[in-house]
Amino acid sequence: MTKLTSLKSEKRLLDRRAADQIRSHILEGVLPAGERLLETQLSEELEVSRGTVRSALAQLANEGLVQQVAFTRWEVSGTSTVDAWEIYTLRGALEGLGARLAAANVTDEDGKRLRGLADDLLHAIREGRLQDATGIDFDLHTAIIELARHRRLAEQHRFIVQQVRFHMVQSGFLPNDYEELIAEHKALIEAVIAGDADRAEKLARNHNEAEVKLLAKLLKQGSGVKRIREKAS
Amino acid sequence: MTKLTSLKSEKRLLDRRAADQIRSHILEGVLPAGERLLETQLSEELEVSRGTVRSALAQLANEGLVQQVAFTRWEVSGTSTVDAWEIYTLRGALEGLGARLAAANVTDEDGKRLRGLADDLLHAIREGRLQDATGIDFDLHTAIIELARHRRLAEQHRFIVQQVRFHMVQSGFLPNDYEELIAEHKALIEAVIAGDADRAEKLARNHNEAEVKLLAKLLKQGSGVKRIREKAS
DNA sequence: TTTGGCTTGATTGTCAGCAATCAGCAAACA
DNA sequence: TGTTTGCTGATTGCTGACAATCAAGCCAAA
Repeated sequence: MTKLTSLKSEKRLLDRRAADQIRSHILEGVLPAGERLLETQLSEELEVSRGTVRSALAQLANEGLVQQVAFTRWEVSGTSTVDAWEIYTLRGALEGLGARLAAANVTDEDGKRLRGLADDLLHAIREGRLQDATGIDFDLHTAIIELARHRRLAEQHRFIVQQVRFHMVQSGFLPNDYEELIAEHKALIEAVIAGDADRAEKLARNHNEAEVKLLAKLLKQGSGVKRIREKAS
Repeated sequence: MTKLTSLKSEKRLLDRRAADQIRSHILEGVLPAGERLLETQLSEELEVSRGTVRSALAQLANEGLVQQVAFTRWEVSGTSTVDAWEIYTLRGALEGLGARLAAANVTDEDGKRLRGLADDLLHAIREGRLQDATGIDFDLHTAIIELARHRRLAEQHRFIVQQVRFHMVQSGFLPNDYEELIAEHKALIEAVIAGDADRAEKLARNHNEAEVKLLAKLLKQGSGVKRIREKAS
């Protein structure tokens, strides 16, 4: 476990920076789901007061990464099948709206940028740098959302993507058909660039459809509480 | 012996209750947009410490009702035309998803409940109780969202609806055709009850369309930056 | 008159300590 | 042996005091 380092040097607000550190530890899987978080221990490691840690934890709770049991404990959120279904369905709706709006705003320069990212993604996959690939994948989706010029949407999307990443870390989930992934991204980007709002929205929503259907099926089988574990390399 | 009910609701945490009070003051228009909020003053009025007030304000900031300027001030959020556009477009996407999912889950009992609410709405409007009518309107939409059985969606929807109400209070906005409002609700409810997911989603999204178009037009005219109201003596 | 730095009062950010609450254990009891 | 009850250590909730930061006004120099 990489040690949490002191915050006493930088400039942003202390509680934000504390949240940043804890958040990245969670997203990297250093702090696994269900792990108990002690305010006192965190405040010692981060060299800030307990109040500041509490504020940081409250922020992370709003992002869905930690949960609070009043008077009792904080813990890293677990992601059940139900949670995953919620996350992916919400993601579909948000990215659908984002793609629709992006298609109305896109400029030539934006188009070049998107195609550049798609190229990066292609190369990362071809060269087997799958870690990079998932990063670029998220960047690509975020880039489209930014084109929507919609502050609230961007913020919600950031939280949802965070939870998707968290869920992937926990479940070891990876895409199982990279060729299709590339094709889907390509189609989505071109629809956005072409300004075809309806098609862009539809593609953005379908992008999740496979996962959503799988999850819904698992739920119907009654394994709702169980965690997913399905590795596909 | 009458059944004992859980105390967990009574024993709510102090900062939550502080947030509740401030929130309702904002939503009722007692605290207008742009109004500065002083931690010290609030802590005296609510008879809690400043730390508790800070926690409450942080929650309200997450809900979009107040804004923080670091080291300087808290203030009630103003709702510009851009903000309104963001709120209504997001609402459309969320309620679209909600209606789609609701259509898949709805039972006969749910259907009765929805029709009951629609009846209440009808009577409130016919009898000129417009205040009640808007309340029932929101309840109706929330009832549909609940049918989606989607925790994250429900939470996001709560926040968005709150912001819609806030914007209505600020701008003095009221529906301008109550007959059409009734018809739209009726159609939406029946689509949900019929289990027609596509149609339910479409109707839920169109429900906002008029406002969104109006706002988009205003934005193109360049009046986007203007705030509804700032500064109080 | 304008501009730039300085002072100051007000306000927010952070901290350390006390109070309230809880989970778990062990003794008492049936 | 199983259940209840009271205790205790640990942890979170809340508070009051102190530190850091800012805007706003003042004043002198250009």
